Amino acid sequence: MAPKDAKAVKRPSTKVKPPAKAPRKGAAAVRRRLAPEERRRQIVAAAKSLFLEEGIDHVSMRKIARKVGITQAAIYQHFENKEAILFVIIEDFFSDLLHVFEVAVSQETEPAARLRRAMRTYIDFGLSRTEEYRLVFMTPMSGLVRAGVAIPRTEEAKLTPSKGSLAFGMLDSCVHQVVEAGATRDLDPDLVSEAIWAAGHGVVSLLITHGHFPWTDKAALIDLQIDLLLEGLLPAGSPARGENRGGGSSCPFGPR
Amino acid sequence: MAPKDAKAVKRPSTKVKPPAKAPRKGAAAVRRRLAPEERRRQIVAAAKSLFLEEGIDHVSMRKIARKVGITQAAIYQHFENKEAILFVIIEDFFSDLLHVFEVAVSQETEPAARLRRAMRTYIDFGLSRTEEYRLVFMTPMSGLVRAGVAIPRTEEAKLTPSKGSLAFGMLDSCVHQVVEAGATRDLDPDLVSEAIWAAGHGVVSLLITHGHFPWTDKAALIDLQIDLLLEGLLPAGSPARGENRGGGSSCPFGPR
DNA sequence: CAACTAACCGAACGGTGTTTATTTAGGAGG
DNA sequence: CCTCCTAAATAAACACCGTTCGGTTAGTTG
Repeated sequence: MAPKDAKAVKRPSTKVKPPAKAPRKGAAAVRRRLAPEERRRQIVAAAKSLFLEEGIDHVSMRKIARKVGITQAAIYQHFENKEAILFVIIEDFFSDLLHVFEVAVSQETEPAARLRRAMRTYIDFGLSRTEEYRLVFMTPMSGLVRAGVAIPRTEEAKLTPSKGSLAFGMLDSCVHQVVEAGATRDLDPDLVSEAIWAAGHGVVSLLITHGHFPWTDKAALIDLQIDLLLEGLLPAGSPARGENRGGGSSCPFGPR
Repeated sequence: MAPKDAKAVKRPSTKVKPPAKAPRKGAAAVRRRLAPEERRRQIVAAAKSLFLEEGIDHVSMRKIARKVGITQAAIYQHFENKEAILFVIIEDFFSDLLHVFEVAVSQETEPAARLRRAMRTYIDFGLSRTEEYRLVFMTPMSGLVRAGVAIPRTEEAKLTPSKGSLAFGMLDSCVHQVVEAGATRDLDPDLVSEAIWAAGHGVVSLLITHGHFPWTDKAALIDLQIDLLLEGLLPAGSPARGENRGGGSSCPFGPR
């Protein structure tokens, strides 16, 4: 059918590669070398700022290089590829998430309230850093996630836990406390953690990708989502039913 | 000769432009013209099959064209751009979702069971068509969604509802039936619809992007998620509590 | 001060979506 | 039958993208 044509064409674009003895042409371009760690820092910083200036889709190696003041190729001296840069950004994201989690959880003593606070914190954090959230949780990246960023519960992770593992672990322990306190039906805590994560992620990701959907009331939706989940955990005639409501989002939706 | 073309803007591209008298080079390539609607059909079909063969990221205009047996540029005779092709795929996706919804809902009479069935149907459907799901619900596309695919509740949508609107409307009406039957706490049905959608979406999208996360039990997670949400709707001492459980997924996870 | 390491650059490769001017298939009208 | 004309299809280019490679050179070290 299709000619297919293979690659026989050999791109007749002149070249022929003369010795290219090109000496220093201009006097202006003074090439400044930097310590590798400093360059790495610059590159990551440039990538991050491009991230929230132009969004995840418009971060290119060329733009990063231009922002830093070097050529694209120079980046590869410091990072194996683009994913390696994003990897650092993801690690920082998880690091911040972990910190925010720790602060939030430390402010509540009662297990149920603590879990509620954790869930709200996750949602607010995600909505305040939408571009990074998209990168971390809404983009399937082969090597990245598997590389240890967000794989808790495995033996490997228990030995050298990543920030992602620790962050998930915090949610996990909040749920365990609630379940073990006997305040819920008889449920598998691990499964509950995953369900709560999924529910929170659902709200965050839908609000991010479908921000123009005619939502009835975004803040109320978040409140209700948290509420439904936690109510669903309680046993039939629980006296806690209906308590601990409210506590609206302290985050008026971050950027955008 | 004598083409009416009076403008001859001549893009400032160095010209050079030899007459390019290129005659039929090979004997094989017979240029066949097709009726526009037939070509459109071919292009969409090719795009769809590439979608599930190679995934959303590897569908390019060149690959589509090659599969159809034409050049890239020819596609632009029939579609304004790549998004326009994806648009058709999205419409078909919603059309199928709507149909599946209708069948599912028609098989249940009791409102709560009907809602449970709808939620499970959504999740199973999403997991059976992951690449399209990613395109429709996990990719922010400027013009696309706003173009009327999934914007229910607006006046415009009520006049000429899209398949997406109708699909969401089915979930909406399921929720309304349950709430109006007095089987739940006093909640805004629209808000509940959105929360249930978000929860279902959370499970589907996390399972899609993080399929390698060490999930405790994917099927059990889906069951629990549905369960928590519906339990959370019920009033405090509801006699329905704990009923209507189970009814595990009939879908053993579609492709991949 | 020479030698060496590695940060850096220029140029290219193969890929993407899209646009342009040109060619030509195939139906309609004389 | 034979023109004419519309529009489907083409080839070639444009401006991007991530990545690679060989040569250049800055800055340290022996």
